[in-house]
Amino acid sequence: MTKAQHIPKLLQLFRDYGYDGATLSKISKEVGLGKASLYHHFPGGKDEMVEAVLDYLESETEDKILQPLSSNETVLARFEKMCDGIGNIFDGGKQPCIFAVLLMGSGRDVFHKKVEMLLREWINAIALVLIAEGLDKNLAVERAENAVIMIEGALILSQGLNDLEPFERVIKQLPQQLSEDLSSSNSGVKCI
Amino acid sequence: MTKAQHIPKLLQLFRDYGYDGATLSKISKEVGLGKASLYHHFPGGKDEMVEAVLDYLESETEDKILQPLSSNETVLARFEKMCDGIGNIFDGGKQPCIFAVLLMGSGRDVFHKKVEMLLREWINAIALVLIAEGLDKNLAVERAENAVIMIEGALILSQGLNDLEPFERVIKQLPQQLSEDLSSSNSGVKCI
DNA sequence: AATTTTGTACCGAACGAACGGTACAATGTC
DNA sequence: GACATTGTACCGTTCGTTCGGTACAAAATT
Repeated sequence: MTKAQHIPKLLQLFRDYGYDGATLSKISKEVGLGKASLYHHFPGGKDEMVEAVLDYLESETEDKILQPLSSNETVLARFEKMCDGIGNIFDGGKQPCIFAVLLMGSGRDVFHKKVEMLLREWINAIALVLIAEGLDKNLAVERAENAVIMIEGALILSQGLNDLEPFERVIKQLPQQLSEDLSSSNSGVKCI
Repeated sequence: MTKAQHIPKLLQLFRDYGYDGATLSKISKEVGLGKASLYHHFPGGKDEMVEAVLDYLESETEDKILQPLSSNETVLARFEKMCDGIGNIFDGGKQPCIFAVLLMGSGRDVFHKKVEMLLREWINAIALVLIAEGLDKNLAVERAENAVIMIEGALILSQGLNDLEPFERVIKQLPQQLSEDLSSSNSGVKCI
């Protein structure tokens, strides 16, 4: 077994139990390796496992979110593909966002820089599409931020209510809302 | 010192370190009581402390969010007051939402029922205002859910980006967005 | 071709530290 | 004197981490 094959399981563990809750015993049991073997693959311990998970998620994001945004289809189609990717990554709302998990745990400070970078990448990719369509830069960033806000908020609510409907609704409505009133100077950015 | 006086400090600890990260040693140090004293006040241990914090937050929510919604002012003014209360509770975006914290930690299942109840109370209170203004019930619930989604999402983003702007912007725009197009049959619920 | 060396993957056992929690006697308060 | 409150010292358990060492296959040397 190579190191990379264990990463999806690690991601699952951190999602399920949080940074502190995902103990080495649980990890060892779930991954099927002794603790010592885990330290062979990840000499830096738990923190290195999280780093690896974040790296994995960065490439997942690249493939399923950022790539679709820079295709040569219509704007609406591109946003729809992005939302498909988002639905895939979060398993239709069943899985929490690892960014939020890390921000809420005690490993907050350790991974904050990386989380911040990934969030900014995501926002920027959306904003770039809107800017290319003629939207004012500040408006574009604001709208892109709102998209991420809606996704993260919908995930929280779907977890909290134990109901996938809010998340499903948000990713269904998001593409149209993102594409609305493009290349007009309309400053009324509506959110509810 | 009475039990109630320690609860804000407990809230702060759980917000800062999460459920698992807020260890009894940290709590003991921060609250200024030995472990024995903590267990005198909270025989149920850590879980009872969280319960107490959630009860405290329930009454805070009642005072600063639910109450303002049922005053006899204009709808817009009521939503503005609610947003003031929200800004106050989350200290302008500096503090994470304890619901999200608990949902992301390993105490997830233990407190899920209570978190779900509090979220539903909140959504319901907003929806009731909209329904009283003539908005369709499903639309009202959807709009209320979106409000909570925006708040929770904005908190995540403000924490993640280390920038209060997203949260400040959201609570500033929210009252108008919630009041928009009331008592019309407009089904275009815009979110971005 | 046979043998040594190297490297990778893995494990059981143990480490000190910290965990959540408790027993109990001392202290304060009414 | 009764009772709530607290500090000290401790419990067993689990934490993240490390050690010493095995199995085995690929590579290098003879």
